[in-house]
Amino acid sequence: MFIGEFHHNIDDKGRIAIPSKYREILGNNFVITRGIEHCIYVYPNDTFNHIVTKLESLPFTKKDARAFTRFFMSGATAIELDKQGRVNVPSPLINYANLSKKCVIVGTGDRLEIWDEEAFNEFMSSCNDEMSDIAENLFEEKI
Amino acid sequence: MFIGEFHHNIDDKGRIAIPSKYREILGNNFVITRGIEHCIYVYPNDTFNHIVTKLESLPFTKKDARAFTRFFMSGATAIELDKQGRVNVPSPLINYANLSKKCVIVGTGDRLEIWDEEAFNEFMSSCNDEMSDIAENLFEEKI
DNA sequence: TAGATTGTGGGGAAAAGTGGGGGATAAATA
DNA sequence: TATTTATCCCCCACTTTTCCCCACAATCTA
Repeated sequence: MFIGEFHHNIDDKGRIAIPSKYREILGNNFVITRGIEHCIYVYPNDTFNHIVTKLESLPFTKKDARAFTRFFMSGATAIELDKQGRVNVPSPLINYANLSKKCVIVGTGDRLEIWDEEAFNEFMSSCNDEMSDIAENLFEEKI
Repeated sequence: MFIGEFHHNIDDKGRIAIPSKYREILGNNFVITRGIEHCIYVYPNDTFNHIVTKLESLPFTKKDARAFTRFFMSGATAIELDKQGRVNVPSPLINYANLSKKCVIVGTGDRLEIWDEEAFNEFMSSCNDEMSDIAENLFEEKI
């Protein structure tokens, strides 16, 4: 399970180090892709394949299915870590997530997310106030 | 499985290089045809044949079936890669997809899509904002 | 404080993409 | 039918990008 928050830099060549703690779980081969709030999702292969299977069950004749599949699959890249434990992030993803230098890597249970530091701070502070409302509607019964 | 996004140029002769990563999957012979959002679909032969079988099961007495089959089949061209790994795109398809120079080739699971770069950017940015909503309604249960 | 682990940066070889020239084949016209 | 014109491919060469390796810096640990 992925938990925690790490601050790393992405260099000029688009490389960013995966925290060693996460490498133990991910291994050397995994998948990264576009995430919904302009961040990058990092999935172990199994988890990614599971989502792909679900997406492939949707017909390409449906507009929303095409859009989301395109969004999710076109952003995807099979990663093999280099010997220093870094990911080479493809430039479309760097642009999408607006990564410049300072990045945040956070664990969210079944995946990691890579954020531009500034964007992450903004997102967090923007929903800190709403968190009470957000939580309100998550479950109907006691969890 | 086709994933990822590549930016290549189509030259004056209508040739565009297929990313080497995809060539491994496609081989030298495959099919391209009109895609739904004014892009070009690229299918391995097997996948294309499968879709054709599905289309042939639709009755030609239905107007929509006739229209879609005509759209899909009339655009189709059997491709043989040249020795540099490039496709010669027929001019009707170049016109249909509005290809000028900069193109984007994206993997969307079972096929590739070739887009004019500008058109692709517009499409993506137009649905970036909605992606959250689109994702919201794709599945009812946990996937 | 010494050693190991983790993160950062850069240089160089190999691969991939791009563009243009030329020859063969097919089509068009007189 | 002969000549011209156009089209299609193949080949070569250049440029750009990617990947792999090495080296250093910073941090943590014993």
